[in-house]
Amino acid sequence: MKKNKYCYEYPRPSVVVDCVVFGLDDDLLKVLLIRRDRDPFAGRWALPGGFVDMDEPLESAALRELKEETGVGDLFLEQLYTFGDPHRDPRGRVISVAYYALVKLSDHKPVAADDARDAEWVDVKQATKLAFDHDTVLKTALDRLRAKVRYQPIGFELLPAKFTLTQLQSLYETILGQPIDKRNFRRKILAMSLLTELPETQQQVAHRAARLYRFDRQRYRQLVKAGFNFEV
Amino acid sequence: MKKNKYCYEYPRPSVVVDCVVFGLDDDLLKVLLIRRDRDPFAGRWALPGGFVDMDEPLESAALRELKEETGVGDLFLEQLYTFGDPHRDPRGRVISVAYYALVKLSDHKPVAADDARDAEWVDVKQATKLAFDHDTVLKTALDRLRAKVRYQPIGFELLPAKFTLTQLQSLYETILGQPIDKRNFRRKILAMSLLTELPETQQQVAHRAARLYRFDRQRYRQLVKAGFNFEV
DNA sequence: TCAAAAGTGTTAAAAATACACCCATGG
DNA sequence: CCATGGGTGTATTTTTAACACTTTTGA
Repeated sequence: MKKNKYCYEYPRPSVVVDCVVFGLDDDLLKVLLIRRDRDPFAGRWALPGGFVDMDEPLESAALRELKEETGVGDLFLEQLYTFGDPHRDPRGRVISVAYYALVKLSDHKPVAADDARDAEWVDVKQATKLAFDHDTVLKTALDRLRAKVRYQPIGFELLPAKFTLTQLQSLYETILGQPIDKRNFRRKILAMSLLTELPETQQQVAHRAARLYRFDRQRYRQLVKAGFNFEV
Repeated sequence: MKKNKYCYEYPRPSVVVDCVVFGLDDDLLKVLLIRRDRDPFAGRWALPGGFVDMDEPLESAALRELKEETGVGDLFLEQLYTFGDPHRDPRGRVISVAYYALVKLSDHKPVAADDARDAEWVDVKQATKLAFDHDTVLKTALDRLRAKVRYQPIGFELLPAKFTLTQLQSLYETILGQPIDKRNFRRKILAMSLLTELPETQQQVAHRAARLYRFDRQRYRQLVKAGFNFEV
């Protein structure tokens, strides 16, 4: 039963957060979507999201929704854009503060059936005809990811803690959508001295096992202070 | 008299837009501020802004506020960030969608006393101790401007339609806060073939009159389509 | 004739690009 | 022994950086 006990002198919009969560599944960039079970847009895929509580910072709201709806825990999270078209939600004025997140899918793969919600990792190329203006939100997030991955070391957020140089290169090729020269790439990345070479190699591969590396976040912070600019 | 006739089942935040308007006054980067005449923060400088109407897109709200409060008309306007700390306004939950704008101060100089409001162009270096979280908003806008001016030709929005290469160079030096080599700068900029050389020179200067140029927006769009990337 | 800013080339160093073969491993 | 991906170096081109003097103009 509705009480409608919150009254104001002027009308107010609702405010929600919506999250574009990216994960890398081999050579596919995927996004976490939720099947809507009620109108509007019942049956359509939508970005996970929900209302912002009155005493809650926006980013906390995004984190809470992610945890509630998807079980996703530690991740890279950044505000994307605020979508406020008066007609973006047919039910009324709903302003959406969108965030995008990067998760290590290797750790979070079995998310799908966690909650009662029907959540699924969908190839970004297949993720169209989403509910509300979520096509636009997703496109904005993709543009941002493609731009940012070139000048900030956020790509590592999509990889497991230990990774091979080929995995890293493949990540950039997938996100940027263009091939990269292997030798030049390795030289450039290693020259930044941001990667720690581990005394381990891949296991159980049917070819020469590749060396594993770890991204050294602390070193990155040091270098940035000294004026270093990451660039791929 | 308050009527409080807008009632909802759950509490809702207020949503405002705030604008960081930059203008270039010779070698000073200035920001448009408004002196608050009422609490909270009475007497303090604040960014121009105001409530978003229920049927109004966010960007329209920003444009409207700018026109109402400052008389500023055509300008570059872009969404900056949404600030939503629950305590950023002592009166209650107010979510601020911030925009930043670039105006040709040469055209808009006499804004100050336009409206009844006490608006003023303030050197960004002097613009501290602002109301609410506006120090943070201003810093975010400055960071964005400094980053974006390097890879998008938005600096021209701060100059008159006709300008000299020295004015352009000085703009970059002011915003980036570092000196630039004159010969290298001119070669690089002219090589982009984004500037139209005009058959005019400066007038009434006590030294050799410099050639005037105009930014060719159409040409820029063509080049971008062909894969060109602006960079200073 | 002086002060003030406009305008103009070259050289050296660094960075980016293009490119092909041998190696180690498990099946 | 073969299929698969791992790993490595050099030469060329392009881009960036450093640097100083002559010209024009109005006061």
